[in-house]
Amino acid sequence: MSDATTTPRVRFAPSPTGYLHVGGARTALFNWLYARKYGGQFLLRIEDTDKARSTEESTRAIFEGLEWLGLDWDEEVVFQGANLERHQRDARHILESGHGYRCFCTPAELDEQRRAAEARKESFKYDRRCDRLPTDEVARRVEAGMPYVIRFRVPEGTTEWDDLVHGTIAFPNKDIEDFVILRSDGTPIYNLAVVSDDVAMRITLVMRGDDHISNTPKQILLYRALEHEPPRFAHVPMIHGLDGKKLSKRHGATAVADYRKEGILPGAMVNFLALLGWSPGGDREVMTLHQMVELFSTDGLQKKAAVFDPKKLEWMNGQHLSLLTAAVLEPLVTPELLGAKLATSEELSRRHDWYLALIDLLKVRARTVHDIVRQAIPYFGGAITYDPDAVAKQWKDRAAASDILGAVRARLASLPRWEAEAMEEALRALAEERGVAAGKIFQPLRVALTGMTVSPGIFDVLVAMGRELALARLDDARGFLGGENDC
RNA sequence: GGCGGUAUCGUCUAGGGGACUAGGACGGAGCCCUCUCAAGGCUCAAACACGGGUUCGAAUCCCGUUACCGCUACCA
Repeated sequence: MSDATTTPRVRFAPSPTGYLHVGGARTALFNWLYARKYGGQFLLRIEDTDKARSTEESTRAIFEGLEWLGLDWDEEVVFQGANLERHQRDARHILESGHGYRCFCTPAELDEQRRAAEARKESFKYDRRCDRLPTDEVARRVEAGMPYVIRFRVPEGTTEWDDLVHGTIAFPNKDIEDFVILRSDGTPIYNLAVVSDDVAMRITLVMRGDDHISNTPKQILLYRALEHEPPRFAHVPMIHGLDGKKLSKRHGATAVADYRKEGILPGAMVNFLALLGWSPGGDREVMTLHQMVELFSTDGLQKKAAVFDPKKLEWMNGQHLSLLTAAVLEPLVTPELLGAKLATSEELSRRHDWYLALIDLLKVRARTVHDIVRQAIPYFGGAITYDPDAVAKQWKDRAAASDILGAVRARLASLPRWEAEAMEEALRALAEERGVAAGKIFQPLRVALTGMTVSPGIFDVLVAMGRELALARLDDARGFLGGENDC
């Protein structure tokens, strides 16, 4: 299979039995990166052969998740369930070409054999009893309508392949049992369906989680029985939770949709995921999807399982947030801003330049989109609430605070123009006249304007807020301070 | 249990026989900047699982041990 003219064809083949998991997303990402890097095709196949567990909702979630991440696929989506006839034909072919045989053992009988083996402390492997049935007996049972599965007859020898991440992996065939390929109801078992579809889709490289390593020899055997050259294989490591166990619900958010909800940017998600099990070499960390395409290579794939660290994801998100322009961030921020009823879309479009400047002002100290929205509250007209800790700390002496805010208001109100430089000059002069550090004025002012002790530089806040709103907030603050005796 | 895989700071990783007093990043501690918080800059603590080889020389190659993970279905 070393035809250099063959364009690479890879695929992502999730089963639609839940949401798009971060592990699956990362497998999809690696495949996508590979296809884009080498000018090949990235195909999507939904493995919906388990009718009982597959749902349309999960299928939709997979599409949405991939789209959100920016991973587009080529060609029509393949639904495995639609290929039932080919799967059956392939099973038939294996049976008729002598690579398989009918097995009449019932699940109950098999169960019993398994238990017996366990009791003897032996490992269970199907004993091929049905392969020893005389042909006429088999014919009689088939004639009688006895249900049977088709099993693959594993040949002698060793099955090995050159894995792109692990190098040579070899399995002695004696350790592989004669596995079922077609159920008694005529539906295919996973390994058969996968091989049949990968052949039909002309997949050249199968890149998937390393929990599939032990399926690989079975699949290679099936390729041969079906008279097809196996593709190449690359088994990427698993993702674990902080406790070193396979990532699952009890580790918190595991669906990519969860992170979307938490205000994580797709670019950051994809960047973070890529670094879990892959490295471009050197110290490269923050990258765009486009840069990852250029840098991607299976050589950089890790063998070891990676632990998912949400802290680093957040940091990564902050990095991407700072890097993106307000114009790019706007479509992500706006829905949340509107959802929080901070502003109307008319207002945002009327003051569009101001709005973009506000996003630029806030994004630096935000780690998620939510942070931006939270910080944006004071700049819109609605009421703000004073953080009790901020009040206790910065407005400890209420009379003095009110007095300072009054003076600040007077100075600001008398400014001919609402500009940062003039404000700073005026307020620093005020501090000097009063013989206090500038912070003694800026901090109470910050609380008056934002309700919080944390915000961008105070003059940036004043400018972004605008004269009218800022002065009004000062009046509100003084009302609050003077209005009550104690609280 | 059987089979397979893996093993560098707490975490993600760089490293492919000498450049290693093992580098970067997250997280942690501290300092600087400073009107606060971030961002940014600087500093510190923190790792080659263990034991044997091979070699003049091993984090790097080989073999064992240990630990961890995966698979072991008429699931995918």
